[in-house]
Amino acid sequence: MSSRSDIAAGRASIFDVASRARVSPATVSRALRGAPNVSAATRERVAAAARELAYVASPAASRLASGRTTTIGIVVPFMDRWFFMRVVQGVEAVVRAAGYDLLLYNLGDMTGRERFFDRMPLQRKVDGVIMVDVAIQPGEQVQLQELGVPVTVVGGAALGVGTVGIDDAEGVRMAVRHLAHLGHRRIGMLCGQLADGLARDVPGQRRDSFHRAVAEAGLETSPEWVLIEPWGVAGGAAATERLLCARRLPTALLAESDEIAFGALRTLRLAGLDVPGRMSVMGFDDHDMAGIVNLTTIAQPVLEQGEIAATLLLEALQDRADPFARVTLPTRLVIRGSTAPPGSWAARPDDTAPAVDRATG
Amino acid sequence: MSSRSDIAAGRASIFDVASRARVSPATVSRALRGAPNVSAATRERVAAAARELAYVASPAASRLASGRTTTIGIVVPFMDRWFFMRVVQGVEAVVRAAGYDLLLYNLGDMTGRERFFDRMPLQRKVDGVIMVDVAIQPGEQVQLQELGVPVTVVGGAALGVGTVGIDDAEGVRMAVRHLAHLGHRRIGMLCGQLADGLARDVPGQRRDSFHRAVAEAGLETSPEWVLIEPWGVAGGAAATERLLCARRLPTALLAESDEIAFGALRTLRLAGLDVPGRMSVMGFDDHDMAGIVNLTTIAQPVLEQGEIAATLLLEALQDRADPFARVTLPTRLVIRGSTAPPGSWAARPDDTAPAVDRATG
DNA sequence: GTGAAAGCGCTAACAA
DNA sequence: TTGTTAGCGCTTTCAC
Repeated sequence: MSSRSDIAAGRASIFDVASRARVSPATVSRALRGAPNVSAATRERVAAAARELAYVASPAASRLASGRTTTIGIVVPFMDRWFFMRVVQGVEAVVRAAGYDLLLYNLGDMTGRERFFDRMPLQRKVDGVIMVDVAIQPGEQVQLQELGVPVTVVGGAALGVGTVGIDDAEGVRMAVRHLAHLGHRRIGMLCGQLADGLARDVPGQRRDSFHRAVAEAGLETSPEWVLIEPWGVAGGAAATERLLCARRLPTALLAESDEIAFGALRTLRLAGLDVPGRMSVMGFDDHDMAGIVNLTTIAQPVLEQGEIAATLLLEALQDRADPFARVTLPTRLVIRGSTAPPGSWAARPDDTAPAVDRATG
Repeated sequence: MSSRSDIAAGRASIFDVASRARVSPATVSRALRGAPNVSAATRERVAAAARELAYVASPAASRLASGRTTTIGIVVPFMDRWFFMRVVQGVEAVVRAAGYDLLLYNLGDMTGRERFFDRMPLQRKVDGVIMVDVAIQPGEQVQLQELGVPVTVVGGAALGVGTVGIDDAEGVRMAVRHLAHLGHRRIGMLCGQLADGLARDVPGQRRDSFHRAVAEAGLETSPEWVLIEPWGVAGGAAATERLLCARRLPTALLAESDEIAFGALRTLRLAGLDVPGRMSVMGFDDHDMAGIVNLTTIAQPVLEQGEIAATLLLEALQDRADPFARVTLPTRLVIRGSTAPPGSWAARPDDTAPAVDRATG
């Protein structure tokens, strides 16, 4: 039983509610959690008592007693990239609506990743976990299993877990085909370095698929046209700078991600190379900002991937679903202004380029 | 004591560790948590036993017994805006390094906000909470206090809590002065609507400061030059479209945020109005993408605000700091290519605008 | 449909 | 420095 002040502070215990409703604590527990075997009248009395005392069950106590945490964990490799936070957003909404809490864990870099798999900080803290685009290594998989909770992966394959993602290979193929249909025979690819050590599935997939798609389409290839630089805008810019030193230039560029494409666009503008007249550029993802810079891209449903992953996980927690389900979502070509047939370029004096593009920012 | 299989599954209890190390459970608890009053030898024996059994203390049990959760909660109004996720990133890093977990809560909209303050879902689940740019209403403040844990606010004022933010008024003043120094006499402002009902402090502050700064600088004003549309790129575009119907145009535009400025840039390009020749444009925040579109802006340290908020909160938890501390971080002008003296515009035929800007994306 | 009682696995006084 | 002893506040059999 709690003191008056505890009760006033909203720290009433289940005993307080029980005595107020003239039932046992067990009944309070059942009533409040919507368990069966409680008469409507009792349920109502308990609810009223709980309301009056502003009773909230101690999460720690019920977790200890029940073994359930009503919390799910989400693990992301980065927090400063649009894609991941968007997935988290989708997950958060679904998880929250189901009455679960969300524990966010950011790997950040290789050290962080090791620490994570080493100490498994989510241990006994969550009922399930969602991992976003981390290629789970064999050893890590063992650790994950030892968590003893269902795992769902977004954007990557893994054994013994549910999976949701897109067909990256197909997306890349769509991009290459679009460019080929426009008449491009020489297509370059801008990739983000994997050197952060955070093994992930998606980047490699896109890269490999590119080679296959180009071969399928019977296009020219050259090692000079595949550039690898650190991931992101700066990397895209750097890769494009390197590209511009090639013996022969491609007429189109596919970037592994929209952010990389943004960097490419910037470099091309600084260089005075008209997009898409002199160079077509495509991104991948359909980033929030892709519309702003008018980037043609392959869109994937990002929020939905988070929502589905969360739904899958939640269902697995209630034994209502295949915990190893695999969901593949469609990608789609979004045409904007950065692609056109090769050579659709009208000469124009440099100094008429908009000032906003001339500066060095 | 646990069964052999429990132990094998990493579910050893503190008793298992105790008997293996030939000490009492209490000593195990002390040793593992680094409490004082444990001899080095004992500490080592316990550590070894724990390691061998892969023992991890049950969070639920220690929370119940100690009353501490080693978890902090972060509440954001939106998850699809760069600023908020960047703050979360800063918070996550600091909190994680201190051995705490992070519970993420997204308000999303007015309904979500009400639900949050109504049910206080963080109740008894966290040792402290960080709220990002939510203007806490009087009633809500009471609820927050009933949480019984320290609260730190980022980007907004609140009573009885720690605060970290920037001087929005000063930032806006810097922007207006920069434009005035360039010779602009007519400056417009693009604002995001507050109609989402999620009362927040920052937007209003920037708006009010604009009027004051313009007055201070003795510039022209017109109600036509202050546009309010839904927040974001689309809103910025819409606001600019409305602006272009004004009797007389300003020569410069200050957007409440970079995202709004992005929308403005797009509309201006579609309209064929040269930036900065015909119209200077400034943003606020220094969004990741501001460099890409070459936007002059007022930068604020975003990650740092998260880091500082987390540090403050953590210190408050250890009674090592003023829980009502107020930290104000500096803003700074970042010159890029979207501002110039008014009228620094060279006429040019429409059809030479880069194709990427001509399309409708 | 409801109650009694035995934990869940720790931490924290207090003793030794 | 270490051990003993009570809880922490629920949930969950198992009776009734």
